[in-house]
Amino acid sequence: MSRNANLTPLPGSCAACTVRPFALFRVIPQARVGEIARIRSGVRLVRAGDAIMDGVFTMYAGWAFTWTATNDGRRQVLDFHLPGDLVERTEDAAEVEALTDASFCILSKERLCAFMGHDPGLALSYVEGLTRDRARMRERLTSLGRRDAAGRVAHLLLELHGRLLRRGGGDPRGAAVPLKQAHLADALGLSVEHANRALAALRKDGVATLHKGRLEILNRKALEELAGWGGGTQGGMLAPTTLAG
Amino acid sequence: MSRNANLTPLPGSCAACTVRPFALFRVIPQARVGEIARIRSGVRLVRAGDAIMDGVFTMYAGWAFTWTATNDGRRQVLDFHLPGDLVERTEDAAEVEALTDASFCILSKERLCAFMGHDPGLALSYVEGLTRDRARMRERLTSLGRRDAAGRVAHLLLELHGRLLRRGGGDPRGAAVPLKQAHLADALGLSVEHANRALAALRKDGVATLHKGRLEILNRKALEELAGWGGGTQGGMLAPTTLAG
DNA sequence: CGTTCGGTTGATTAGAATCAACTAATGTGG
DNA sequence: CCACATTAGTTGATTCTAATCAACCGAACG
Repeated sequence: MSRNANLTPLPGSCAACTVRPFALFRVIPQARVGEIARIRSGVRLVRAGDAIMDGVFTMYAGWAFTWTATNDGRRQVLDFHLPGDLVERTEDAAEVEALTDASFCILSKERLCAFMGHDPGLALSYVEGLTRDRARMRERLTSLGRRDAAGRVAHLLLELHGRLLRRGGGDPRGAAVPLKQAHLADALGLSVEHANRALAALRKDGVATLHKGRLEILNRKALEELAGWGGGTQGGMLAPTTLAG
Repeated sequence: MSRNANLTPLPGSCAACTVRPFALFRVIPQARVGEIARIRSGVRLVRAGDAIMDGVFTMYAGWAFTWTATNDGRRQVLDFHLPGDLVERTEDAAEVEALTDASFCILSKERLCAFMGHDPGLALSYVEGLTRDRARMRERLTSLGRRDAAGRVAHLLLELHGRLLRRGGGDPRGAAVPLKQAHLADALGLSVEHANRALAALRKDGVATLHKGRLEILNRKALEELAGWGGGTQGGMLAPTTLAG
């Protein structure tokens, strides 16, 4: 297999961008898409496992994740980034890494700020994203604080499934989820072995499976039950729109 | 003691507001403070334990916290709100409750949005707050995922101490921290008994004490060691300023 | 002056980490 | 194309951390 087999190039123009309807710039009407060209400062294709050093970018294809190392050398995965997500790599402790081969569109922080300064709609879109991020972190906090291993796994699978569905990926019965068990474990505060056992239990009970990069939901009711799924939509205070979550 | 003994009234004008330097409106120069009067839609004084139903408000005095109930009736505390913090009570599952007697300034969501639409600086200030919230949630996620009980307690105490210091409360050796052990436990995903034992260990080892609403830091080095304290400042991508965190 | 709430302590149990193999894929170079 | 190496997933045994259960104490309060 060629070294670049899975690298998905980006379209040259934002007008043709397939993830824009789910991304920061969704609020820019098609007629004005030309104006955002100056904000883009480049594109990048990276391989699974590569560290991403760019400051602000929009995922185009593939998955990435943000993580941080603890003092004793273990890893906490803080969030997963899907196509359309705006990602900021800040200077602090957190690292960003490509989970699969991935491509993304790098933005100029400066010009983005400037543009938001005279386009409140774009600023609101940015705020929406942050609000949703916070809501997701809160959900995860509840998982790590009060759910057992099976519940945590179930909840994360439902979260990812929902996010994928909202951007047109997968279907009600499953979706492409390229996570390794180690990612699950590190996101959920579990050991790999225990994450494995939780997953095995879901499989044995005919609730869901995660195999070869594919999530299959066999019994949604049971999965939601395990997860203590609130079903909650997470709309931001300043977010009347109902786009990608 | 009178029923209203601890209720701190707000000043009539934003110009005299003692928490504004740490709050959303810090970016409005003193000369233009008059303009934000229209955004305020009222003030409220509440007693410890009261549920807060207002949508968007700035804490003026006292503490509050946001929490959510799990299916099995337990509680997860998602965040603590200190004077100067902007708090949004969204429709979803999360509740906001006064932790002490508290007073705050209610904002009109609509007029706030409108104002931010023509004042990018205010929008940025709002974004800064959200970014910091997210960073704090990520820190906490790391605690719940990868730190043991003592580490979680130590980390939260340091976080709160830092936030208080930055808004002029307390001193390097301690601060007023009105948390009950149950709040600690519910924020950190521990049972009350276990939170108690962790606190007892800190006390026994001369690291820190939390007693009668007061945090005393006896050995900061040791506390940071336990917490795996990264020390990291958490500046937002769009946040060049270095105000309250 | 009894009640309640917050805090403390001990005994027991349960859930998850750790340690230790081992198997199944995936991938690579000869 | 095969042999070997590496990564991902699986399983069992053991240890440990934290939850649960059960009292009990002390201070604040009404």
